[in-house]
Amino acid sequence: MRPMAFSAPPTPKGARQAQEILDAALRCLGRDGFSATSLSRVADEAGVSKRMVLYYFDSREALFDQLAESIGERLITALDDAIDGLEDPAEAVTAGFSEMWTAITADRALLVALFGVTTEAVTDARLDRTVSNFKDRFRDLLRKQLDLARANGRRITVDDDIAVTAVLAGFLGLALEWLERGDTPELEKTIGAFQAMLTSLAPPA
Amino acid sequence: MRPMAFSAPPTPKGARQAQEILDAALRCLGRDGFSATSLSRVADEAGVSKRMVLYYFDSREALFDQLAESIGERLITALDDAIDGLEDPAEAVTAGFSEMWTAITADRALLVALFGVTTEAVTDARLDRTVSNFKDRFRDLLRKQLDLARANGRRITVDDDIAVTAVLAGFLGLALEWLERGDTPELEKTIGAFQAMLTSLAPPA
Amino acid sequence: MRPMAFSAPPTPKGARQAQEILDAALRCLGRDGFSATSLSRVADEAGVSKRMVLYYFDSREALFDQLAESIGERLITALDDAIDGLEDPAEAVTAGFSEMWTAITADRALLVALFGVTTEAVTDARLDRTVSNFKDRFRDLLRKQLDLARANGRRITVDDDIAVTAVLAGFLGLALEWLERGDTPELEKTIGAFQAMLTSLAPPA
Amino acid sequence: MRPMAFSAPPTPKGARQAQEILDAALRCLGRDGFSATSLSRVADEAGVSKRMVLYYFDSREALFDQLAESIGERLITALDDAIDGLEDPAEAVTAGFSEMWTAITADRALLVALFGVTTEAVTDARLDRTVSNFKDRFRDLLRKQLDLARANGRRITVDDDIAVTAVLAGFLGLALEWLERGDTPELEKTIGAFQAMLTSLAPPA
DNA sequence: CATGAATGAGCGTTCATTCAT
DNA sequence: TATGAATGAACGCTCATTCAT
Repeated sequence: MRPMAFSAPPTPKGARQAQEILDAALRCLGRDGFSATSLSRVADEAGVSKRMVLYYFDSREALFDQLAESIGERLITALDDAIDGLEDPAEAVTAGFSEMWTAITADRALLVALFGVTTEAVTDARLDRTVSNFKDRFRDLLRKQLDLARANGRRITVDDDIAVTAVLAGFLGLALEWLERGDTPELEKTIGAFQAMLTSLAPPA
Repeated sequence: MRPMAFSAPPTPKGARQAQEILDAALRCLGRDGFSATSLSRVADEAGVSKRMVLYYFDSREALFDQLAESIGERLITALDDAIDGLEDPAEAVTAGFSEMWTAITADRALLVALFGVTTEAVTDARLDRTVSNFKDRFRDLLRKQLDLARANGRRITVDDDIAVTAVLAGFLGLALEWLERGDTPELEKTIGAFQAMLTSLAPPA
Repeated sequence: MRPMAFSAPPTPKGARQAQEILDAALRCLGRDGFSATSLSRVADEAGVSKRMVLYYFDSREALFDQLAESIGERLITALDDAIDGLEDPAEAVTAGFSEMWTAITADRALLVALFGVTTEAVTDARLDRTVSNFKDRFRDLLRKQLDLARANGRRITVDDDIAVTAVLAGFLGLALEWLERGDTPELEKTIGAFQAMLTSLAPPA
Repeated sequence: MRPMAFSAPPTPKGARQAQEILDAALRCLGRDGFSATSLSRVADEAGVSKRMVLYYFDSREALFDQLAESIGERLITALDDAIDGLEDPAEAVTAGFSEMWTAITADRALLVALFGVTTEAVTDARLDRTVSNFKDRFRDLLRKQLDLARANGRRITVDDDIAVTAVLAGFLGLALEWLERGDTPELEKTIGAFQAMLTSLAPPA
């Protein structure tokens, strides 16, 4: 009797509406923050009744879980696209980071929402699973990048685990900085340095 | 008419009680997460009536603001102590990071609370000021470390802004990883690498 | 387009299912009371989907209306049988009441449902018509009993209207008592007295 | 933390408001019937927010329970007054019934509400206790009337239990008739006969 | 200094019903 | 004939906050 939420939209109309609600939730999260994003607000933003939000997503928690998944999907896709778009695979490491950074900072609301959900995930098992899944996919993506670089004659001078963890942590930390302070010169310079460091870890053979 | 919250406790008893409430709030935040930490729960944890929480701290927001300040204070103090405790100032960079990491991961609840508040701060002006203030102090502390290293004959090969931003972002990113996955081997290795990189940026003259 | 509910069941299967739903509703009403008897509960009890209940009976109100009619039918039939079964018509008054009481208290759920519907009928025009109709038939039945008694040489010493109204009110009042307190000695004695009084009102010529 | 509902009004204002809500509920019950009397409707009728209804009365059920108690109180008081007002105690039986009937039919809403609650009580333990309590007090009152009649030289020719049960059942049955059909001639005549019968059961010595 | 009363906002559930196929 | 999807209404619970003392 439940509409299976987002994963299996029962009817075109339902799917459209569920998607609209997710979009609205993302806008709210980006604009108002996690705790200020109430069901009513999302409903108003989406132009549906509050009841409908709970019809498509069983609870506030479930809505955010779906949203986290959706955000993760979008980010991973954006990152994938950014990497795939690289003409010269040899640049994978050099250009990769910059493209990924651009992809990640393209939508502020997305990031705010991601961090809201991430923080909440620390004490919420359900969100944690979703966020973990996203991060795992991120790690996989990074690992593939490393393999690609190697295939292109690069020699990775550090352990893959370290590289992956460092890049992920670096991304998160820098993104958090970006969220709070915006595009400051320091941040820009630091990103450049980070990128340079990464490149130095994967020199051409 | 208002008791000025924590900054100016009217009586010893009041001050004690206010502190107890702050402690309780920290425990709740660490255990239950930001949004699940309601005034009632804090009150129960502190063993006072819900109304009392609002008596000492004018609102939920104010409570968390106070808490953020208190957390920041503790962390900064811990970091300061960690650094001051270094016997050989020449090790400031090498050992500094490791001490600071230990200080930061000493109390998980503190970190959970810090991130909860940080995330919320993205869309909350008041919290933002407090969190910004904490980060500024963190940056100052890092800057002093750099100066200290220079005074001890080290040559810092990167721009101070970059170093400070990178270390802060690195700390945040790694801490977020630690919160979610705990003391994994990857994380440990990455921390080691991070530390090594920092050291390489500040070689002895 | 509508299946005319119970009165004109389209197919044997439909008729059977509609009857099952009515039976289930009666059980629910007897067990859970009027306001706790929801369509879902009836559906569960009948082993059909909630939607089906509304398919056979256009609304909750219509279902209860049908049920009231069905209950009325059953009770009237039971009363008729009870009276018809009297061997000596001269006992019509004496034994009649006792037989009718037995018929009425044979199925508690039936009575609970009847009173539920009756009370609701006070403010519901549709149910009121159905309940009124039932009471009218009850009154007719009582009137016939009086005629029968007269035909058997009894002399009715009170106005028929009074007799009918009194017996009906007596039945209702006693039934309400029975529902709430069960077969208490007081109730039994009172029924005996009521019966004796009725007999005294219709002495043999 | 709960306001103890009606039994112990915390403040004058609260008591007034709680009373207003009870009055509103009575009006709704009398006008719309039991199942159509929602919290919102009561709140609107009382001119308070729905939340307030649940603040003073913990639930819809509790509200009706309180209301039942209040109705019982009023009716018992009205009956008491009716009896106390009798100048010649010797008339207790004769005039008593008529006065009580007048008292009971003075407020239709009261009766509708009483029956709504009574019917619901059949399957609701909480309401049942309240309704039972009311009926017990009614029985006590009737018993006292019998004693009074005896004290005034009447000789009661039937068992007290029977008299009490019969009068109660008679009242209920006739009241139900009155609710459904109003002041019909039959009803009036029947009441007269009922009264006459009662008087015959308690002849002067 | 401390507290209980009062109240608006939010969440999530069940219910009855209509829509669309 | 039968059914799932969609939806407004009601209920009742928690939360944060203000009022009044």
